[in-house]
Amino acid sequence: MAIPRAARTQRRTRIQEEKEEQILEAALDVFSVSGFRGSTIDQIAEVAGMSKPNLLYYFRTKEAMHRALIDRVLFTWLEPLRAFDAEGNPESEIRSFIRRKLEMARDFPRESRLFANEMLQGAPHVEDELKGPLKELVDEKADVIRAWAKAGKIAKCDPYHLIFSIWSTTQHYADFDVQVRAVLGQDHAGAGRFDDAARFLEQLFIDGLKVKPVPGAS
Amino acid sequence: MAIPRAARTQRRTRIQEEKEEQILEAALDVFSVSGFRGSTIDQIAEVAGMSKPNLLYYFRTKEAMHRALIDRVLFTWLEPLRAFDAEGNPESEIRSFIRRKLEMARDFPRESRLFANEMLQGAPHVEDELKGPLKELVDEKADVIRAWAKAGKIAKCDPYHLIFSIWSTTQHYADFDVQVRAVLGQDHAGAGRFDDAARFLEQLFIDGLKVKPVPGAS
DNA sequence: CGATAATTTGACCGATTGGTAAACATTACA
DNA sequence: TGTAATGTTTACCAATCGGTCAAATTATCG
Repeated sequence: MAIPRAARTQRRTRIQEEKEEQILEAALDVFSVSGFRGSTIDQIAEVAGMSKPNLLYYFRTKEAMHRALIDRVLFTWLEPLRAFDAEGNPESEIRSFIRRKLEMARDFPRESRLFANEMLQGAPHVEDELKGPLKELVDEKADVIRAWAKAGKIAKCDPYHLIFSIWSTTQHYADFDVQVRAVLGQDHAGAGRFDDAARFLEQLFIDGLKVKPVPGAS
Repeated sequence: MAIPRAARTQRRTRIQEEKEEQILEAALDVFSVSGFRGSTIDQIAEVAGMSKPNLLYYFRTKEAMHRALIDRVLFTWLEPLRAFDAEGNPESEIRSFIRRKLEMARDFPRESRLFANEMLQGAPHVEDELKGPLKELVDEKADVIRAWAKAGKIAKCDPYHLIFSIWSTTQHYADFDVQVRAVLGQDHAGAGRFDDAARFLEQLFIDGLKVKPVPGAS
């Protein structure tokens, strides 16, 4: 007799680890493109190469699968912001934040789209995480940025909107990849577009945040 | 006997205009949140306040509804970029481009999300429009920006990634509205967040694109 | 090996999906 | 006003949806 998943409090077997990994990988494929409502268990089962009841043996509902996927991905996804260091040099910190986020957009576009889909739908499954851990992390980093501005290391600016703008510009290359490719055309849409983007964004943010000479000051 | 929609080549009646308007309005509500796959005709029918077969009298398939909606919205959505004027002053042109896009994010968030959803899913229904009219428009405006840079009116930069970055930062406030609100918290998430965003983005892009003194030059 | 627990599957369920058929209601217009 | 065209609805369809069940298969371990 199969033990219902909910009762499995003990150590997970090798098979469990492998299969759950396999399922979440397939789920990422599907959910990241079609969102929660637009995705079906059958699709995920087919991508995962196993039968639908077999999926449901590991995750009892579609929602449980989605939840597990979000939980697993959220931590990694916030890594670049978490790496933001108050002790470091503002310019190089911002630079490497941009670089890291762009690398994620390049290497983990599905993860980015998963969240984008979730946000578009009003974050029905992650609103708590947004208002809790995410907000706290952003608040913390906003303080860092504010302190830099106060110390005259960067221009005065709203730290929240600065973070938003770095998030949006970098994630754009994952979430709107089709559009970026279409607009750049075949000749410029190669792998180099991430390097071009990095160059542009670093220039924009570094120069845009340089301290401006106060008119009238010596 | 009802004439099938496809055969309706003549002028549209008043009722047709009203009902199609009503349907597309409801469709925008639904599609913009759930995407194409995640939306159902029943949902749209309920929002529109009419029966499902009645919807299908005006739009024979779910796809036809979606297509009509995209067509109608695409033109308006590109207005800010189209308004970009080569003759104008670079600084004020960029400023008003940002402002216009932010106003669209504030006043027409559903339209923004509709496109975002479509992009996330790989633009299966609009790839032609992207590679055609959109690319041409962006190419044209990119030339303008490049000319400005060449004339020394703004800093040298990749015009495509500049446009991408303005698109992404502004649309962020529509597409990721939940996240923005959650992070800003109740106190700062009021209507003022668009003004704050405008201030920040204008500062960022204007200062970031100021011509830099060439080291070594007189 | 044997037996017990863990895993996998085909068949199936009721609900929902996109869409149809045809009867019914309303409108436009001669 | 009459009537033909237009508009609307109820009832329905096959396919697909999320999910269950019990039987069959496989892994684990003494």
